[in-house]
Amino acid sequence: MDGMVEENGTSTGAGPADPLGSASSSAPASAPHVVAVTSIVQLTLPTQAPSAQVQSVIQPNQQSVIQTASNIQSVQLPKGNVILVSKPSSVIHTTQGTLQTLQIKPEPNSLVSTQGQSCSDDSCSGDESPKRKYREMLTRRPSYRKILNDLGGAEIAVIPAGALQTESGLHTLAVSGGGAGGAIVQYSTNQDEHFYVPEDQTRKRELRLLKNREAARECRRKKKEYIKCLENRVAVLENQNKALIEELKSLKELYCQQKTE
DNA sequence: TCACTCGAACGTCAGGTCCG
DNA sequence: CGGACCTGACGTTCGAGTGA
Repeated sequence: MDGMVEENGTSTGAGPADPLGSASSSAPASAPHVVAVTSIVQLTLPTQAPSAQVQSVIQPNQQSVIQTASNIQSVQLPKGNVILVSKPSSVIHTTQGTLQTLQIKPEPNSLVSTQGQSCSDDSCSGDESPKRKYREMLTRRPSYRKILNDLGGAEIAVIPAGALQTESGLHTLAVSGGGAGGAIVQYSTNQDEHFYVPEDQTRKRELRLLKNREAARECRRKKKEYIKCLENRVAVLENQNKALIEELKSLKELYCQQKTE
């Protein structure tokens, strides 16, 4: 349990907020400005901490915890509420029977409902649609490389530096000519079979691979962030649970005392 | 020092989803 | 419907740790 949610994907270097911290303490001077107007709750994070790390555990119809690196703020959320967060790319977890993750859109004053419509990632564990169940049941077929290896038919050639290698066993062997439009790239699936691909197609492919590479990186970053958020959420909920158990215990004792008097 | 294991990060593919 | 984007799966690489 080391980190908090990294808002905007940036690590602040500031000390992580204590997820088990003083949830009942009064908000400090740098507390988020909270405005509750009927069904809209606006959270404005302190400007002193432009990259404040935020974790929120929000429960409908209960006192909910908005947690940042610098403070903790309790918010009463009425049913059907809308959360307005001034910080872009914020991630908020709510509990409404099931976990929901909300990705606030980058535009300022984005409106996000906590009722699940805006759920943006796989954290919506409550989504039990048949489509999703079916998707989860799907298993991926083996890669082309594995299939080829199983068949024992295609050797993976030694690829020269800079050449492309794909799982289908296609290799860029040579680029002839440097002029626009005229260049041709030769591909081969094995030593006996060759075909040609125009350079613009290879450019498109390289661009696609580049974008996908960056997308994969971003996806992993978000996944790590989400896992951290879940871990923090576990800690916060465990703390809440402990506090509730203690409260129940003391109330029981108080009740017994009054009863014996 | 070397071989080995393990985990993290990465690149790519494939399939799903979203949106104009 | 097609293209862009997202993400699970798979294979690879690399560095750290460990035991012989």
